Amino acid sequence: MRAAPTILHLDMDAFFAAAEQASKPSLRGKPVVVGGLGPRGVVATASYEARRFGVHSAMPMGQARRLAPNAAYLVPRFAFYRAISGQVMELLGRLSPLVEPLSLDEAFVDLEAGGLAGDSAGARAVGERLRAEILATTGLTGSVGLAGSKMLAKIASEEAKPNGLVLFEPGSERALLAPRSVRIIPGVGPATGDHLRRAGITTVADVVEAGEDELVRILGRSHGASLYRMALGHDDRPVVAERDAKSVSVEDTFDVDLHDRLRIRLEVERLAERCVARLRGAGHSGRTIVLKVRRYDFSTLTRSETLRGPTDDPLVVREAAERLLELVDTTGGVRLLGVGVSGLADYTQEDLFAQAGAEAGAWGGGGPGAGGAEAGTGTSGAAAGVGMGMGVGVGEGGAAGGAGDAADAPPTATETATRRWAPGHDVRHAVLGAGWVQGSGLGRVTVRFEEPGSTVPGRVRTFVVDDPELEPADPLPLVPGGVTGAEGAAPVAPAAPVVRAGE
DNA sequence: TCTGGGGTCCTAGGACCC
DNA sequence: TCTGGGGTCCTAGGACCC
Repeated sequence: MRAAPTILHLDMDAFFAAAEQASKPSLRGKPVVVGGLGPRGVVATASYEARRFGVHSAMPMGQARRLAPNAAYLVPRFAFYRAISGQVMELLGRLSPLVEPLSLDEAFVDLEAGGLAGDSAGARAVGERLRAEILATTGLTGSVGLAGSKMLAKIASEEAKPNGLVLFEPGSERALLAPRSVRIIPGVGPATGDHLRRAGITTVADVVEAGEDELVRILGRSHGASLYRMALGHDDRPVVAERDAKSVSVEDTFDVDLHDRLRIRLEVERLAERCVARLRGAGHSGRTIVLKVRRYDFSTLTRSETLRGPTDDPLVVREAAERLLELVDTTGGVRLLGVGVSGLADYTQEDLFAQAGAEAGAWGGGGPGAGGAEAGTGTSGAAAGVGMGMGVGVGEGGAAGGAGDAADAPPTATETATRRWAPGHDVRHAVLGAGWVQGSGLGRVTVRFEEPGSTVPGRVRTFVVDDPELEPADPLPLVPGGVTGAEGAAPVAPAAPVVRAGE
Protein backbone atom coordinates (compact mmCIF):
# COMPACT_ATOMS: atom_id res chain seq x y z
CA MET A 1 0.00 0.00 0.00
CA ARG A 2 1.49 3.26 -1.12
CA ALA A 3 1.65 6.48 0.83
CA ALA A 4 0.25 8.44 -2.13
CA PRO A 5 -2.68 7.51 -4.44
CA THR A 6 -0.47 6.86 -7.45
CA ILE A 7 -2.27 3.89 -8.97
CA LEU A 8 -4.78 5.06 -11.55
CA HIS A 9 -7.59 2.95 -12.96
CA LEU A 10 -9.33 4.17 -16.09
CA ASP A 11 -12.66 2.75 -17.19
CA MET A 12 -14.39 4.15 -20.27
CA ASP A 13 -18.11 4.79 -19.73
CA ALA A 14 -20.43 2.31 -21.51
CA PHE A 15 -17.66 2.06 -24.06
CA PHE A 16 -19.14 0.23 -27.05
CA ALA A 17 -22.49 1.99 -26.78
CA ALA A 18 -20.85 5.39 -26.26
CA ALA A 19 -18.65 4.87 -29.32
CA GLU A 20 -21.74 4.09 -31.40
CA GLN A 21 -23.54 7.16 -30.08
CA ALA A 22 -20.52 9.32 -30.87
CA SER A 23 -20.44 8.04 -34.41
CA LYS A 24 -24.23 8.25 -34.95
CA PRO A 25 -25.72 11.60 -33.91
CA SER A 26 -29.29 10.33 -34.09
CA LEU A 27 -28.54 7.89 -31.25
CA ARG A 28 -27.19 10.44 -28.79
CA GLY A 29 -29.30 10.62 -25.67
CA LYS A 30 -31.19 7.50 -26.72
CA PRO A 31 -31.11 3.93 -25.45
CA VAL A 32 -28.51 1.91 -27.37
CA VAL A 33 -27.76 -1.77 -26.91
CA VAL A 34 -24.69 -3.40 -28.46
CA GLY A 35 -24.54 -7.18 -28.59
CA GLY A 36 -25.20 -10.34 -30.54
CA LEU A 37 -28.35 -9.99 -32.60
CA GLY A 38 -28.95 -13.66 -33.26
CA PRO A 39 -31.55 -15.66 -31.36
CA ARG A 40 -29.00 -16.53 -28.70
CA GLY A 41 -27.25 -13.19 -28.45
CA VAL A 42 -26.51 -11.37 -25.21
CA VAL A 43 -25.91 -7.72 -24.37
CA ALA A 44 -22.28 -6.61 -24.54
CA THR A 45 -22.88 -3.01 -23.48
CA ALA A 46 -25.97 -0.93 -22.83
CA SER A 47 -25.90 2.88 -22.91
CA TYR A 48 -26.87 4.63 -19.71
CA GLU A 49 -30.22 5.51 -21.30
CA ALA A 50 -30.84 1.79 -21.91
CA ARG A 51 -29.76 0.88 -18.40
CA ARG A 52 -32.65 2.93 -17.06
CA PHE A 53 -34.94 0.29 -18.56
CA GLY A 54 -33.07 -2.40 -16.66
CA VAL A 55 -30.90 -3.57 -19.55
CA HIS A 56 -27.40 -4.64 -18.55
CA SER A 57 -24.38 -6.58 -19.76
CA ALA A 58 -24.69 -10.34 -20.23
CA MET A 59 -28.48 -10.15 -20.36
CA PRO A 60 -30.09 -12.24 -23.13
CA MET A 61 -31.02 -9.99 -26.04
CA GLY A 62 -34.62 -11.17 -26.00
CA GLN A 63 -35.01 -9.95 -22.47
CA ALA A 64 -33.41 -6.62 -23.37
CA ARG A 65 -35.86 -6.19 -26.25
CA ARG A 66 -38.78 -6.78 -23.93
CA LEU A 67 -37.46 -4.21 -21.45
CA ALA A 68 -36.44 -1.61 -24.03
CA PRO A 69 -38.31 -2.30 -27.26
CA ASN A 70 -37.49 1.11 -28.70
CA ALA A 71 -33.74 1.00 -28.13
CA ALA A 72 -31.35 0.80 -31.08
CA TYR A 73 -29.86 -2.70 -31.30
CA LEU A 74 -26.43 -2.81 -32.89
CA VAL A 75 -23.84 -5.45 -33.60
CA PRO A 76 -20.37 -4.75 -32.12
CA ARG A 77 -17.67 -3.29 -34.39
CA PHE A 78 -14.46 -4.39 -32.80
CA ALA A 79 -12.03 -2.88 -35.28
CA PHE A 80 -13.63 0.49 -34.58
CA TYR A 81 -13.48 0.08 -30.80
CA ARG A 82 -9.89 -1.16 -31.04
CA ALA A 83 -8.86 1.96 -32.89
CA ILE A 84 -10.40 4.20 -30.21
CA SER A 85 -8.87 2.04 -27.50
CA GLY A 86 -5.47 2.50 -29.14
CA GLN A 87 -5.82 6.27 -28.90
CA VAL A 88 -6.75 6.04 -25.24
CA MET A 89 -3.90 3.66 -24.42
CA GLU A 90 -1.52 6.00 -26.18
CA LEU A 91 -2.59 8.81 -23.86
CA LEU A 92 -2.04 6.54 -20.87
CA GLY A 93 1.42 5.70 -22.16
CA ARG A 94 2.36 9.36 -21.88
CA LEU A 95 1.70 9.23 -18.14
CA SER A 96 3.88 6.27 -17.35
CA PRO A 97 5.85 3.41 -18.87
CA LEU A 98 3.79 1.10 -16.68
CA VAL A 99 0.35 0.71 -18.26
CA GLU A 100 -1.59 -2.53 -17.79
CA PRO A 101 -4.56 -2.85 -20.14
CA LEU A 102 -7.30 -5.12 -18.80
CA SER A 103 -9.53 -4.92 -21.87
CA LEU A 104 -10.27 -2.49 -24.68
CA ASP A 105 -11.85 0.01 -22.29
CA GLU A 106 -9.96 -0.42 -19.05
CA ALA A 107 -6.40 -0.11 -17.74
CA PHE A 108 -4.21 0.48 -14.71
CA VAL A 109 -1.46 3.10 -14.79
CA ASP A 110 1.38 3.38 -12.28
CA LEU A 111 1.85 7.13 -11.90
CA GLU A 112 4.77 6.68 -9.53
CA ALA A 113 6.74 4.84 -12.20
CA GLY A 114 6.02 7.78 -14.48
CA GLY A 115 7.48 10.21 -11.96
CA LEU A 116 4.12 11.95 -11.72
CA ALA A 117 1.94 12.79 -8.79
CA GLY A 118 3.87 12.71 -5.57
CA ASP A 119 0.78 13.55 -3.55
CA SER A 120 -3.02 13.47 -3.70
CA ALA A 121 -3.41 16.89 -5.26
CA GLY A 122 -0.95 16.01 -7.97
CA ALA A 123 -2.65 12.68 -8.66
CA ARG A 124 -6.04 14.33 -8.93
CA ALA A 125 -4.67 16.88 -11.38
CA VAL A 126 -3.17 14.14 -13.55
CA GLY A 127 -6.45 12.25 -13.52
CA GLU A 128 -8.55 15.25 -14.49
CA ARG A 129 -6.14 16.22 -17.22
CA LEU A 130 -6.27 12.68 -18.59
CA ARG A 131 -10.07 12.72 -18.69
CA ALA A 132 -10.01 16.00 -20.59
CA GLU A 133 -7.46 14.64 -23.07
CA ILE A 134 -9.51 11.50 -23.66
CA LEU A 135 -12.60 13.56 -24.35
CA ALA A 136 -10.74 15.88 -26.70
CA THR A 137 -9.07 13.01 -28.55
CA THR A 138 -11.90 10.51 -28.81
CA GLY A 139 -15.08 12.40 -28.02
CA LEU A 140 -15.81 9.88 -25.27
CA THR A 141 -15.84 10.05 -21.48
CA GLY A 142 -13.96 7.84 -19.09
CA SER A 143 -14.00 7.55 -15.32
CA VAL A 144 -10.88 7.56 -13.20
CA GLY A 145 -10.12 5.96 -9.84
CA LEU A 146 -7.00 6.87 -7.87
CA ALA A 147 -5.75 5.00 -4.81
CA GLY A 148 -2.72 3.38 -3.26
CA SER A 149 -3.55 -0.08 -4.64
CA LYS A 150 -5.08 -1.70 -7.69
CA MET A 151 -8.12 -2.98 -5.87
CA LEU A 152 -9.01 0.40 -4.43
CA ALA A 153 -8.30 2.27 -7.63
CA LYS A 154 -10.73 -0.03 -9.41
CA ILE A 155 -13.40 0.39 -6.76
CA ALA A 156 -12.85 4.15 -6.95
CA SER A 157 -13.36 4.29 -10.72
CA GLU A 158 -16.54 2.26 -10.34
CA GLU A 159 -17.74 4.82 -7.85
CA ALA A 160 -16.76 7.65 -10.20
CA LYS A 161 -19.00 6.42 -13.02
CA PRO A 162 -20.16 7.89 -15.22
CA ASN A 163 -17.80 10.64 -16.29
CA GLY A 164 -16.16 11.29 -12.93
CA LEU A 165 -13.06 10.92 -10.78
CA VAL A 166 -12.80 9.48 -7.29
CA LEU A 167 -9.65 9.44 -5.17
CA PHE A 168 -9.25 7.33 -2.05
CA GLU A 169 -6.74 8.74 0.42
CA PRO A 170 -4.25 6.09 1.54
CA GLY A 171 -4.99 5.25 5.16
CA SER A 172 -8.72 5.48 4.65
CA GLU A 173 -9.10 2.13 2.92
CA ARG A 174 -10.25 -0.05 5.82
CA ALA A 175 -12.93 2.38 6.92
CA LEU A 176 -14.02 2.79 3.31
CA LEU A 177 -14.35 -0.90 2.66
CA ALA A 178 -15.82 -2.07 5.95
CA PRO A 179 -19.53 -1.36 5.39
CA ARG A 180 -19.63 -2.54 1.80
CA SER A 181 -20.77 -5.80 0.29
CA VAL A 182 -18.10 -8.47 -0.12
CA ARG A 183 -19.10 -8.53 -3.77
CA ILE A 184 -17.12 -5.34 -4.44
CA ILE A 185 -13.90 -7.23 -3.83
CA PRO A 186 -12.49 -8.49 -7.11
CA GLY A 187 -12.65 -12.26 -7.28
CA VAL A 188 -15.86 -12.50 -5.23
CA GLY A 189 -18.52 -13.43 -7.76
CA PRO A 190 -21.99 -14.92 -7.42
CA ALA A 191 -20.84 -18.34 -6.21
CA THR A 192 -18.35 -17.11 -3.63
CA GLY A 193 -20.82 -14.43 -2.54
CA ASP A 194 -23.47 -17.10 -1.87
CA HIS A 195 -20.97 -19.29 -0.13
CA LEU A 196 -19.96 -16.48 2.20
CA ARG A 197 -23.55 -15.41 2.80
CA ARG A 198 -24.44 -18.88 3.98
CA ALA A 199 -21.63 -18.50 6.50
CA GLY A 200 -23.13 -15.20 7.63
CA ILE A 201 -20.56 -13.06 5.86
CA THR A 202 -22.03 -10.30 3.72
CA THR A 203 -19.91 -7.19 4.30
CA VAL A 204 -16.19 -6.57 4.11
CA ALA A 205 -16.27 -5.96 7.87
CA ASP A 206 -17.71 -9.47 8.30
CA VAL A 207 -14.76 -10.85 6.34
CA VAL A 208 -12.25 -9.13 8.62
CA GLU A 209 -14.12 -10.32 11.68
CA ALA A 210 -14.27 -13.91 10.47
CA GLY A 211 -10.49 -14.06 10.34
CA GLU A 212 -8.13 -15.70 7.92
CA ASP A 213 -8.41 -19.25 9.27
CA GLU A 214 -12.18 -19.24 8.93
CA LEU A 215 -12.00 -17.89 5.37
CA VAL A 216 -9.44 -20.48 4.37
CA ARG A 217 -11.73 -23.14 5.80
CA ILE A 218 -14.67 -21.82 3.76
CA LEU A 219 -12.96 -20.92 0.49
CA GLY A 220 -9.71 -22.82 0.42
CA ARG A 221 -6.12 -21.81 0.88
CA SER A 222 -5.51 -19.42 -1.96
CA HIS A 223 -8.89 -17.75 -2.27
CA GLY A 224 -9.44 -17.46 1.49
CA ALA A 225 -6.07 -15.92 2.24
CA SER A 226 -6.24 -13.42 -0.59
CA LEU A 227 -9.79 -12.36 0.27
CA TYR A 228 -8.70 -11.70 3.85
CA ARG A 229 -5.81 -9.56 2.70
CA MET A 230 -8.00 -7.61 0.31
CA ALA A 231 -10.59 -6.99 3.03
CA LEU A 232 -7.87 -5.40 5.15
CA GLY A 233 -6.99 -3.19 2.23
CA HIS A 234 -3.71 -5.04 1.75
CA ASP A 235 -3.01 -5.32 -1.95
CA ASP A 236 0.50 -4.89 -3.23
CA ARG A 237 0.01 -6.38 -6.68
CA PRO A 238 2.18 -4.39 -9.06
CA VAL A 239 1.04 -2.81 -12.30
CA VAL A 240 2.43 -5.13 -14.98
CA ALA A 241 2.89 -3.74 -18.46
CA GLU A 242 3.18 -6.87 -20.57
CA ARG A 243 1.75 -10.23 -19.81
CA ASP A 244 2.34 -13.23 -22.01
CA ALA A 245 -0.76 -14.89 -23.42
CA LYS A 246 -1.37 -18.36 -22.00
CA SER A 247 -3.98 -19.65 -24.42
CA VAL A 248 -5.84 -18.92 -27.63
CA SER A 249 -9.34 -20.16 -28.33
CA VAL A 250 -12.34 -19.69 -30.59
CA GLU A 251 -15.89 -20.82 -30.09
CA ASP A 252 -19.28 -20.52 -31.74
CA THR A 253 -22.76 -20.78 -30.36
CA PHE A 254 -25.18 -21.94 -33.04
CA ASP A 255 -28.55 -20.38 -33.66
CA VAL A 256 -30.01 -23.88 -33.65
CA ASP A 257 -28.58 -26.91 -31.89
CA LEU A 258 -26.51 -29.18 -34.11
CA HIS A 259 -27.39 -32.86 -34.23
CA ASP A 260 -25.79 -34.17 -37.36
CA ARG A 261 -22.45 -35.72 -36.50
CA LEU A 262 -20.90 -34.81 -39.85
CA ARG A 263 -21.91 -31.19 -39.46
CA ILE A 264 -20.51 -31.13 -35.93
CA ARG A 265 -17.25 -32.54 -37.20
CA LEU A 266 -17.13 -29.96 -39.97
CA GLU A 267 -17.63 -27.14 -37.49
CA VAL A 268 -14.87 -28.50 -35.26
CA GLU A 269 -12.54 -28.52 -38.25
CA ARG A 270 -13.43 -24.95 -39.13
CA LEU A 271 -12.91 -23.82 -35.54
CA ALA A 272 -9.52 -25.52 -35.45
CA GLU A 273 -8.51 -23.62 -38.60
CA ARG A 274 -9.65 -20.31 -37.11
CA CYS A 275 -7.89 -21.05 -33.85
CA VAL A 276 -4.61 -21.78 -35.59
CA ALA A 277 -4.93 -18.66 -37.70
CA ARG A 278 -5.18 -16.61 -34.52
CA LEU A 279 -2.38 -18.57 -32.87
CA ARG A 280 -0.10 -17.90 -35.80
CA GLY A 281 -1.19 -14.32 -36.05
CA ALA A 282 0.04 -13.84 -32.50
CA GLY A 283 3.33 -15.55 -33.35
CA HIS A 284 2.70 -18.49 -31.05
CA SER A 285 2.59 -22.24 -31.06
CA GLY A 286 1.14 -24.47 -28.37
CA ARG A 287 1.21 -27.98 -26.94
CA THR A 288 -2.27 -28.63 -25.57
CA ILE A 289 -5.36 -28.80 -27.76
CA VAL A 290 -8.72 -28.30 -26.05
CA LEU A 291 -12.15 -29.12 -27.43
CA LYS A 292 -15.15 -27.52 -25.75
CA VAL A 293 -18.70 -28.76 -26.18
CA ARG A 294 -21.83 -27.20 -24.74
CA ARG A 295 -24.81 -29.48 -25.07
CA TYR A 296 -28.47 -28.74 -25.65
CA ASP A 297 -29.03 -28.54 -21.89
CA PHE A 298 -26.17 -26.06 -21.38
CA SER A 299 -23.97 -28.64 -19.68
CA THR A 300 -20.41 -27.98 -20.79
CA LEU A 301 -17.44 -30.26 -21.05
CA THR A 302 -13.88 -30.04 -22.27
CA ARG A 303 -11.52 -32.69 -23.57
CA SER A 304 -7.84 -31.99 -24.04
CA GLU A 305 -4.75 -33.61 -25.45
CA THR A 306 -1.16 -32.60 -24.91
CA LEU A 307 1.29 -33.12 -27.76
CA ARG A 308 4.94 -33.93 -27.31
CA GLY A 309 5.93 -30.52 -28.54
CA PRO A 310 4.34 -27.22 -29.50
CA THR A 311 2.72 -26.85 -32.89
CA ASP A 312 1.09 -24.21 -35.05
CA ASP A 313 0.29 -26.65 -37.82
CA PRO A 314 -3.39 -26.46 -38.82
CA LEU A 315 -3.48 -30.13 -39.71
CA VAL A 316 -2.03 -31.26 -36.39
CA VAL A 317 -4.48 -29.13 -34.40
CA ARG A 318 -7.40 -30.16 -36.55
CA GLU A 319 -6.66 -33.85 -36.20
CA ALA A 320 -6.23 -33.54 -32.45
CA ALA A 321 -9.59 -31.74 -32.21
CA GLU A 322 -11.19 -34.48 -34.28
CA ARG A 323 -9.76 -37.18 -32.00
CA LEU A 324 -11.14 -35.31 -28.99
CA LEU A 325 -14.55 -35.07 -30.61
CA GLU A 326 -14.60 -38.86 -30.86
CA LEU A 327 -14.59 -38.94 -27.04
CA VAL A 328 -17.77 -36.89 -26.75
CA ASP A 329 -21.37 -38.06 -26.90
CA THR A 330 -23.35 -35.43 -28.79
CA THR A 331 -26.74 -37.11 -28.87
CA GLY A 332 -29.41 -34.64 -27.86
CA GLY A 333 -27.73 -31.80 -29.69
CA VAL A 334 -24.89 -29.32 -29.35
CA ARG A 335 -25.32 -25.57 -28.93
CA LEU A 336 -21.66 -24.53 -28.77
CA LEU A 337 -18.36 -25.85 -30.03
CA GLY A 338 -14.93 -24.43 -29.27
CA VAL A 339 -11.29 -25.21 -30.02
CA GLY A 340 -8.39 -23.82 -28.03
CA VAL A 341 -4.63 -24.16 -27.73
CA SER A 342 -2.75 -23.66 -24.48
CA GLY A 343 0.73 -24.36 -23.24
CA LEU A 344 1.95 -21.64 -25.57
CA ALA A 345 5.55 -21.33 -26.62
CA ASP A 346 6.66 -17.90 -27.72
CA TYR A 347 8.28 -19.20 -30.85
CA THR A 348 6.56 -20.20 -34.01
CA GLN A 349 9.37 -22.35 -35.29
CA GLU A 350 8.60 -25.99 -34.81
CA ASP A 351 10.85 -28.18 -32.80
CA LEU A 352 11.18 -30.75 -35.53
CA PHE A 353 11.94 -33.64 -33.26
CA ALA A 354 8.98 -32.96 -31.00
CA GLN A 355 6.81 -32.41 -34.03
CA ALA A 356 7.74 -35.76 -35.45
CA GLY A 357 6.76 -37.35 -32.16
CA ALA A 358 3.45 -35.56 -32.04
CA GLU A 359 2.51 -36.71 -35.46
CA ALA A 360 3.54 -40.30 -35.05
CA GLY A 361 0.45 -42.42 -35.23
CA ALA A 362 -1.54 -39.85 -37.11
CA TRP A 363 -1.95 -40.59 -40.79
CA GLY A 364 0.16 -38.49 -43.09
CA GLY A 365 2.54 -35.68 -42.37
CA GLY A 366 0.99 -32.85 -44.28
CA GLY A 367 2.83 -29.55 -44.31
CA PRO A 368 1.30 -26.34 -43.03
CA GLY A 369 -0.15 -25.72 -46.45
CA ALA A 370 -2.25 -28.82 -46.46
CA GLY A 371 -4.46 -27.74 -43.61
CA GLY A 372 -4.50 -24.11 -44.55
CA ALA A 373 -5.92 -24.93 -47.93
CA GLU A 374 -9.10 -26.04 -46.30
CA ALA A 375 -9.89 -22.73 -44.74
CA GLY A 376 -12.89 -21.26 -46.36
CA THR A 377 -14.62 -24.47 -47.28
CA GLY A 378 -18.08 -24.99 -46.00
CA THR A 379 -20.32 -22.21 -44.81
CA SER A 380 -20.78 -20.60 -41.50
CA GLY A 381 -24.47 -21.29 -41.64
CA ALA A 382 -25.99 -20.66 -38.29
CA ALA A 383 -23.16 -19.35 -36.17
CA ALA A 384 -24.69 -16.79 -33.85
CA GLY A 385 -21.56 -14.72 -33.71
CA VAL A 386 -21.70 -14.00 -37.38
CA GLY A 387 -24.18 -11.29 -36.75
CA MET A 388 -27.38 -12.70 -38.05
CA GLY A 389 -30.62 -11.29 -37.06
CA MET A 390 -32.50 -8.24 -38.05
CA GLY A 391 -31.77 -4.69 -37.43
CA VAL A 392 -33.50 -1.85 -35.73
CA GLY A 393 -37.22 -2.06 -35.98
CA VAL A 394 -37.26 -4.82 -38.55
CA GLY A 395 -39.21 -8.00 -38.14
CA GLU A 396 -37.37 -11.21 -37.45
CA GLY A 397 -37.47 -14.84 -38.22
CA GLY A 398 -36.21 -14.85 -41.75
CA ALA A 399 -32.68 -16.07 -41.49
CA ALA A 400 -32.33 -17.54 -38.06
CA GLY A 401 -32.00 -21.26 -38.07
CA GLY A 402 -32.89 -21.57 -41.69
CA ALA A 403 -29.69 -23.41 -42.49
CA GLY A 404 -30.56 -26.07 -39.99
CA ASP A 405 -28.18 -28.96 -40.08
CA ALA A 406 -27.39 -29.13 -43.76
CA ALA A 407 -23.71 -29.94 -43.95
CA ASP A 408 -22.83 -27.82 -46.91
CA ALA A 409 -25.68 -25.54 -47.73
CA PRO A 410 -24.37 -22.35 -49.33
CA PRO A 411 -25.35 -19.15 -47.57
CA THR A 412 -28.76 -17.97 -48.63
CA ALA A 413 -29.24 -14.57 -50.19
CA THR A 414 -30.77 -13.41 -46.93
CA GLU A 415 -27.74 -14.54 -44.96
CA THR A 416 -25.32 -12.81 -47.30
CA ALA A 417 -27.31 -9.58 -47.19
CA THR A 418 -27.59 -9.72 -43.42
CA ARG A 419 -23.85 -10.04 -43.04
CA ARG A 420 -23.09 -7.37 -45.60
CA TRP A 421 -25.57 -4.93 -44.08
CA ALA A 422 -25.22 -5.62 -40.37
CA PRO A 423 -27.04 -3.07 -38.23
CA GLY A 424 -24.75 -0.25 -37.16
CA HIS A 425 -22.16 -0.74 -39.86
CA ASP A 426 -20.97 2.21 -41.90
CA VAL A 427 -21.83 2.57 -45.58
CA ARG A 428 -21.28 5.05 -48.36
CA HIS A 429 -23.75 5.95 -51.06
CA ALA A 430 -22.41 7.29 -54.35
CA VAL A 431 -24.76 10.25 -54.27
CA LEU A 432 -25.95 10.65 -50.68
CA GLY A 433 -22.59 10.12 -48.96
CA ALA A 434 -21.80 8.56 -45.57
CA GLY A 435 -24.35 6.76 -43.44
CA TRP A 436 -24.97 3.64 -41.41
CA VAL A 437 -27.21 0.63 -41.64
CA GLN A 438 -30.25 1.03 -39.48
CA GLY A 439 -31.75 -2.30 -40.41
CA SER A 440 -32.13 -4.83 -43.17
CA GLY A 441 -34.39 -7.63 -44.22
CA LEU A 442 -36.76 -8.76 -46.95
CA GLY A 443 -34.26 -7.71 -49.58
CA ARG A 444 -34.04 -4.13 -48.36
CA VAL A 445 -31.55 -2.15 -46.34
CA THR A 446 -32.42 1.02 -44.45
CA VAL A 447 -29.68 3.63 -44.09
CA ARG A 448 -29.47 6.78 -42.02
CA PHE A 449 -27.27 9.42 -43.63
CA GLU A 450 -25.30 11.25 -40.98
CA GLU A 451 -21.72 11.66 -39.78
CA PRO A 452 -20.12 11.93 -36.34
CA GLY A 453 -19.79 15.70 -36.70
CA SER A 454 -23.50 16.32 -37.37
CA THR A 455 -25.55 17.97 -34.69
CA VAL A 456 -28.96 16.93 -35.99
CA PRO A 457 -30.14 13.42 -36.88
CA GLY A 458 -29.73 12.56 -40.53
CA ARG A 459 -32.45 11.40 -42.93
CA VAL A 460 -33.34 7.81 -43.58
CA ARG A 461 -33.59 6.07 -46.93
CA THR A 462 -34.29 2.48 -47.92
CA PHE A 463 -32.59 0.62 -50.76
CA VAL A 464 -32.65 -2.83 -52.27
CA VAL A 465 -29.77 -4.85 -50.80
CA ASP A 466 -27.89 -5.03 -54.10
CA ASP A 467 -28.17 -1.34 -54.96
CA PRO A 468 -24.97 -0.66 -56.94
CA GLU A 469 -24.63 2.84 -55.50
CA LEU A 470 -24.40 1.56 -51.92
CA GLU A 471 -21.28 -0.02 -50.46
CA PRO A 472 -19.82 -0.88 -47.04
CA ALA A 473 -17.44 1.77 -45.70
CA ASP A 474 -14.90 2.28 -42.94
CA PRO A 475 -15.85 4.15 -39.78
CA LEU A 476 -15.33 7.92 -39.86
CA PRO A 477 -13.27 9.68 -37.18
CA LEU A 478 -15.27 10.71 -34.12
CA VAL A 479 -13.26 13.85 -33.67
CA PRO A 480 -12.01 16.04 -36.53
CA GLY A 481 -8.55 14.84 -37.50
CA GLY A 482 -8.95 11.74 -35.34
CA VAL A 483 -8.23 8.13 -36.12
CA THR A 484 -10.72 6.45 -38.40
CA GLY A 485 -10.60 2.94 -37.18
CA ALA A 486 -10.14 1.87 -40.75
CA GLU A 487 -7.02 -0.17 -40.08
CA GLY A 488 -8.07 -3.76 -40.16
CA ALA A 489 -11.71 -2.77 -40.09
CA ALA A 490 -13.94 -5.28 -41.77
CA PRO A 491 -17.29 -3.71 -42.67
CA VAL A 492 -18.53 -7.15 -43.62
CA ALA A 493 -18.83 -8.51 -40.13
CA PRO A 494 -16.55 -11.43 -39.38
CA ALA A 495 -17.51 -13.80 -36.63
CA ALA A 496 -16.60 -11.19 -34.05
CA PRO A 497 -16.08 -12.01 -30.41
CA VAL A 498 -18.52 -10.27 -28.11
CA VAL A 499 -16.81 -8.93 -25.04
CA ARG A 500 -18.60 -7.39 -22.17
CA ALA A 501 -17.38 -3.92 -21.54
CA GLY A 502 -18.20 -0.61 -20.10
CA GLU A 503 -20.14 -1.74 -17.08
C1' DT B 1 -36.59 -15.77 -27.71
C1' DC B 2 -32.91 -18.41 -21.53
C1' DT B 3 -28.23 -17.90 -21.08
C1' DG B 4 -21.77 -14.80 -26.02
C1' DG B 5 -16.80 -15.02 -26.54
C1' DG B 6 -12.23 -14.67 -24.95
C1' DG B 7 -9.48 -15.06 -21.39
C1' DT B 8 -7.21 -16.10 -16.29
C1' DC B 9 -6.52 -18.68 -12.12
C1' DC B 10 -7.46 -22.42 -8.84
C1' DT B 11 -8.52 -27.18 -7.23
C1' DA B 12 -8.32 -32.01 -7.23
C1' DG B 13 -7.25 -36.63 -8.55
C1' DG B 14 -4.34 -39.92 -10.86
C1' DA B 15 -0.02 -41.19 -13.13
C1' DC B 16 4.58 -41.35 -12.64
C1' DC B 17 9.08 -40.84 -10.62
C1' DC B 18 12.59 -40.76 -7.07
C1' DT C 1 3.76 -58.26 1.62
C1' DC C 2 -1.29 -53.64 5.89
C1' DT C 3 0.69 -49.24 2.91
C1' DG C 4 5.89 -42.98 2.69
C1' DG C 5 6.32 -38.68 1.03
C1' DG C 6 7.25 -35.54 -1.99
C1' DG C 7 7.34 -33.26 -6.76
C1' DT C 8 5.64 -32.69 -11.46
C1' DC C 9 2.65 -33.36 -15.29
C1' DC C 10 -1.82 -34.08 -17.23
C1' DT C 11 -6.83 -33.78 -17.34
C1' DA C 12 -11.36 -31.86 -16.09
C1' DG C 13 -14.17 -28.67 -14.10
C1' DG C 14 -15.48 -24.38 -12.03
C1' DA C 15 -15.33 -19.44 -10.62
C1' DC C 16 -14.43 -15.15 -12.19
C1' DC C 17 -13.47 -11.04 -15.19
C1' DC C 18 -14.53 -7.86 -19.06
